[in-house]
Amino acid sequence: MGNRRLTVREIARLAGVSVATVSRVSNGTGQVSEETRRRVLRAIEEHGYRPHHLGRALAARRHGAVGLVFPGLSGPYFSELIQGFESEAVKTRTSVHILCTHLRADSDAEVIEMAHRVDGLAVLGGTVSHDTISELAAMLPIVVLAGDGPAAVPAVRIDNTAAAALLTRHLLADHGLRRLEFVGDPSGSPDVTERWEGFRQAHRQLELPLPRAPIRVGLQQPDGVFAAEQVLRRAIPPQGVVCANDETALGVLVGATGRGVRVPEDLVITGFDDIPMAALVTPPLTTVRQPVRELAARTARLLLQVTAGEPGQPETGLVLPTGLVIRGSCGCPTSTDSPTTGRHRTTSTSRRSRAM
Amino acid sequence: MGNRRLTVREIARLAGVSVATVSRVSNGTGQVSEETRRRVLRAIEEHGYRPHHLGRALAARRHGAVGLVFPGLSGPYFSELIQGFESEAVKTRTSVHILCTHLRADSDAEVIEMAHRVDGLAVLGGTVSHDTISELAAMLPIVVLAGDGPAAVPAVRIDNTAAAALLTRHLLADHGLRRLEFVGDPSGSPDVTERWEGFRQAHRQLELPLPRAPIRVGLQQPDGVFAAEQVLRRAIPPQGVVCANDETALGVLVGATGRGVRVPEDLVITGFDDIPMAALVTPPLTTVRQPVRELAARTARLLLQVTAGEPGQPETGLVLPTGLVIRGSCGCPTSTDSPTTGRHRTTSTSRRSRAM
DNA sequence: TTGAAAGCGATACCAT
DNA sequence: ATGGTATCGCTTTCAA
Repeated sequence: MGNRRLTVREIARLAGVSVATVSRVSNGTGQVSEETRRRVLRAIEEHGYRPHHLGRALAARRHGAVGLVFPGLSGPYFSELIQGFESEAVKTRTSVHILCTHLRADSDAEVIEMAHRVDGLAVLGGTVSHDTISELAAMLPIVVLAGDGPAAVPAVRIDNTAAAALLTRHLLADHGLRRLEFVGDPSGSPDVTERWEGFRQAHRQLELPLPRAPIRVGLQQPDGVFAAEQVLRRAIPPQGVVCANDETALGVLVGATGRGVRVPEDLVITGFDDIPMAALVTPPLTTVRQPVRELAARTARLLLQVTAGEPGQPETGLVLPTGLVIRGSCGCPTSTDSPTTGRHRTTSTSRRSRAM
Repeated sequence: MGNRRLTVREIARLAGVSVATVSRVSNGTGQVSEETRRRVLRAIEEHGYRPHHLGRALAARRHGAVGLVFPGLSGPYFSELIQGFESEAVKTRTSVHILCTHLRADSDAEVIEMAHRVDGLAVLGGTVSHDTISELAAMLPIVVLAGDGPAAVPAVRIDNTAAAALLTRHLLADHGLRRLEFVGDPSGSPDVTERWEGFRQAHRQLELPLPRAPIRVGLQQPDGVFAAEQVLRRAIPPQGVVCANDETALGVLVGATGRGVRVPEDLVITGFDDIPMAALVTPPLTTVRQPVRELAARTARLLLQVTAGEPGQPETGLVLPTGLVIRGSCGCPTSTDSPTTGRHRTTSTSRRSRAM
């Protein structure tokens, strides 16, 4: 450890040239004679020289890094998100700093701290206050992912409200269900806020009584199990639950079937996201597909583009399409194949309707 | 965007002092008269000055960052891992760079690239070749997390082999099961390699015929579903499956019950990790608890400690304890409470035996 | 207690 | 085509 790194100066001396020339060679900028280039290259190879990132970054006044801020992560959703983001960044040799704000009180300060170490920032909707986002937007490029910030701050998102409304209308109108409940905490994230809104909107549009208050639980499988317990303990349990995401839906499914409740006969369950498991459970889950990885990748590209100083005003509101995925858990007939025959989503047994 | 940042020099001019003094004040180093300090502080506040990270880092020759390398992530295991690591780092104002090597051919080169941008590196066992780890160890502090590298490279791990053997012996000896299969790909990660080894070891120790080849699938829930299909298609299905982790076990459970197979009567299933869902399914999952978050936190602390230049040779092989968690999926009687009564692991209905 | 000046490692302008 | 040198923003001797 710690054998001091070589510097441009030493390589310059070793190759018998100036530091300027070494820099030109190692960056491929400017004009260098073939002969000199070869000499320099040899010195570089021979001593395993690598330009020091900090020196280079300071001179360029670029960190060569972007930040990704999210509230503690879990499950397939965040996995996809991080990977989608990271894989775009790596293409441009940009490194990715992460920050989990979850449960930390001073997280806004931490985000600002991070802003000083990166060239651009992506924040998950709901993780950072709008005020802080505005403050950040004044100092560096920033994109909101899955949610939105103050006006003029670019955001990449889906139309959760419309998607949730479409799904809910399917249950209400096509299946004639009346007593539905929403599982998820609308104050937890913009995604859930909007899905809850879509859920209510569908009721309004069909001129039905507004649903009761949401069952406020988190977004992971265990939360769904707890929700199931709550719901099934009622004197009159609902006919169906619209869950904020697939993981809670899966949890509800496990909790319900574990208590002998039949799905969808006794209880209809729907999710949101279309994670791979959604197609594999029994009955397979009716849900909304959203392009999570693509969402993250677009966010990264948008950010990297602005960061790289590319011309043109960046799009300010990118809305990616979603699709209703009808499977068996809503009461629709399951296709004749074994529900576990399909491999992941690509060949799943789902029928899709009405891309939005 | 882009209102040029203030520099020490400007603050110095504004406060009527030298840059050295500004630096002393903003770092709390050296002696500064109360009067001067106040003046400088006022200038700093007033103009919202923050020392530029790159300038500072270059002068200190420290990046103030550590790297975390893993193979694409997914599920509760990686979530815990990342959060455990990140939350330690944030305490020391160190930022965390992530790199997902998954499915990328030139990942070793990317890791080396990253090594030039951080003060220390944590790599998940199996993500980087031993040769590359050695190479890295020569240039910066590095710790292997969940696995091990070449000798002399510190590692933080659990004893997978012993834990898997203990679990397997429970099925073999206590339940008298004979036809067991292992679900997971031993070549996928050191964790799985060792668990597979423990599985075989238990057979050897009890002088039973060695088990058949493992069912090589990934570590996510859908993989477990596919494994269940494979296994149940056999002329003579096994009496039980020992899964590489809880997620695949949960997948197997879903796949099996979806096909009308009763667990544990027709098929015994065990997992590894003790994720929150393990206690909540029906029947609850017999598994091995491992302190994932703690593993990551210890790794981070070890790394940060070395990075900060703390004295003393770092421990080179830290092995954290695991514990067998007996629940219902192995055939043991489930405790009388509803399996879903417990809330997460802390108050779960599990009985524990023989901490290791 | 304070300031001047020499780095840290690399880039890029301006001469030659 | 190449070299000298100022510069990026900050820290840290060394003197005063």
